[in-house]
Amino acid sequence: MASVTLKDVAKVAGVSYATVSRAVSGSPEISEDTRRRILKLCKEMGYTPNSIARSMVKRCTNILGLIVPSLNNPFMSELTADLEIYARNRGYNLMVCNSSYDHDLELEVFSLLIGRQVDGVIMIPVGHEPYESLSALTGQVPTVFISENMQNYPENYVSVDNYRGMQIATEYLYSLGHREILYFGARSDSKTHELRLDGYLSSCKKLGLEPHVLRSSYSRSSREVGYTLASDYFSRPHSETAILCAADMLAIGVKQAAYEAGIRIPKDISLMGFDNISFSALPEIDLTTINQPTQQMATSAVDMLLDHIRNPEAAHGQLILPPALIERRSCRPIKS
Amino acid sequence: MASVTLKDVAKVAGVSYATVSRAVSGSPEISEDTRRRILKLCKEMGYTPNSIARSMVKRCTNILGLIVPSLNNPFMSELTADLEIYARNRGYNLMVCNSSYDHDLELEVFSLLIGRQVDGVIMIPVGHEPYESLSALTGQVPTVFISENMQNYPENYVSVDNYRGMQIATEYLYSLGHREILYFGARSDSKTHELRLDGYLSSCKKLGLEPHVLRSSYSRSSREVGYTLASDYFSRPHSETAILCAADMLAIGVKQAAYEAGIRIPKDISLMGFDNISFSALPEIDLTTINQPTQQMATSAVDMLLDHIRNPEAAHGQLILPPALIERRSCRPIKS
DNA sequence: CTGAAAGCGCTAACAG
DNA sequence: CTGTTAGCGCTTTCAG
Repeated sequence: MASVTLKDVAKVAGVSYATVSRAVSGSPEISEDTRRRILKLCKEMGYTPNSIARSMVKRCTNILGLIVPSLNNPFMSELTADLEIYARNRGYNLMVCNSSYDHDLELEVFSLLIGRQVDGVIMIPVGHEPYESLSALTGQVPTVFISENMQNYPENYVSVDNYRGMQIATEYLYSLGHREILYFGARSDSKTHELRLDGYLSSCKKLGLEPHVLRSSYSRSSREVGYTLASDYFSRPHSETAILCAADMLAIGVKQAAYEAGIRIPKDISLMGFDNISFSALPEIDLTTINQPTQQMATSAVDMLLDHIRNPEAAHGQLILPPALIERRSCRPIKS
Repeated sequence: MASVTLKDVAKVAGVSYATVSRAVSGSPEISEDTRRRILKLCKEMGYTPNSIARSMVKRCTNILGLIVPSLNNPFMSELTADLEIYARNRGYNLMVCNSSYDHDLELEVFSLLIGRQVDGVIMIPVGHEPYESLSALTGQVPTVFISENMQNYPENYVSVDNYRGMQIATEYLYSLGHREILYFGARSDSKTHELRLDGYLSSCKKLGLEPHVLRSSYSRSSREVGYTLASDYFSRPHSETAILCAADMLAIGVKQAAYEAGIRIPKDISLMGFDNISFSALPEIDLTTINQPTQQMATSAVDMLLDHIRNPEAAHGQLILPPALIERRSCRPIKS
């Protein structure tokens, strides 16, 4: 599979290979005639520019690294799709790595991507980072995080307003008449999740509610975790009339457990999520939730990253996007 | 972000940079002493090998291209995750591109990946290819397809046995007493889907059933398509007792339409899918379906691709994996 | 406008 | 075992 190079084309065209290079890369300092002639020849000979060689001299690859905990979570796979498409439209390809919710792996693939000479990396971090190790890496290549986990660190990030999102959720449930609201799946290993919990707590305080928090010791918010936690919860006495989940996938797991426990949603208990993954819109799921503007997060993250690649001295950017209530039918009003 | 190179290390170590190269790349022809000394120095100086430069001379990048129609379909995003993790364990990174179910884009990103000098590409093709254009590309780089779409072409592929899968599905519905089974969402733009339809038709013949086929003119099998087609179907008179969908996502769309039309599943009509995406296991979906062994497909595809990269002259490989019935509760027996 | 030549960071002969 | 050297394919001065 030996490929044809600039030199080959140059030989046939009877020009120096610098000229071919100029024709191909659209340099202005070349006559229209020769450009056309050479471009035609390139096509005939099946010449494909070798971007490795180009990267070598231009000292940039037009490749972005993406580190994502899991592609099995629709929120992340949808985000990944948006990131890839938008980045490609801006001339960048994505090298995707799963961190599998593992801090060590996260660092490992980050180093790997640096060795690959990616121009920048976008990372959805697992949670609270061993920040010293991470910052050694982010110091080497422009990085944008998608999440609020980096809130207290000098890093670029874009995120939905997690704190405000959970306030909206709590206020909504309150407005429906709920007074005992269980916050489900709180994680202390992630700033994002802390902020969500804090949003809930602050609303409780403001509304005069007693907070009820069910903590999770798992480092991911999957359906399985939601199911496990909820099965346990439903098996014991409980007084709450609504469950506010830290993520849609948790809520879907809760539904499953509720189903098996013979508890009907929203008849017996109301249920809310956070993320608004596409499956939450299914009539069988029909989950009231808080929307994360994934598409906007994707484009903003890429834009922010490219800005920093162009101007590495720029100040760190923080972009917090507004969440929105998506009202469906998993919550019902309570008569007081 | 100027990085430290072999030369820098060599200068400090007081050796030639070839020696450093040998130390780093684990060449045997170097004394343990100097290796240790140099490796230590590399770490101290924060040296990261530049894999671009390495690729340049080794004429291979250890990068695989992946072309996938969409990451919003859980079947594909789960497959992508499996591919990435397995490939990385074998020393390869994945450059992922969405073709967005678009033939032209498919070819475009393929060329792009070739320009990127990927060592191989894995592609989940959209459907019937303009094969002439595609083969010009697959001739340039080892390629493995995931799907049976390439069955009639000299290409590598791994796939589930789509034909047999639909036979199993049809036989299962028959065994439940169904005699009027609607095959839902047949597509003629994809060999994979033709085979599924043929599997259904062959079983109909064998079992003495009259085939009922609802064709789709869409080039993807999404929830939206299933919903649209089914809404139309339910609005008109129909006699079938079971709907056999060409894909789980279609079935999920059908459920949605059924729900809105007041048709209960499986009470009023039985429903089956194909793929066994993780969401089909949810109690609210609870879809009887045919399993595709995604993980095995992923590892096999990577293995097959790496074999061909190592030995490009090898014969084309075809691997057809067995499908399996996943019995859940979206189908019910009919009394005759 | 075009050609010649240097070099991006690294590997792989080839000598010593 | 270690150093020297010639490229990998391309861009980019610098001359002409």
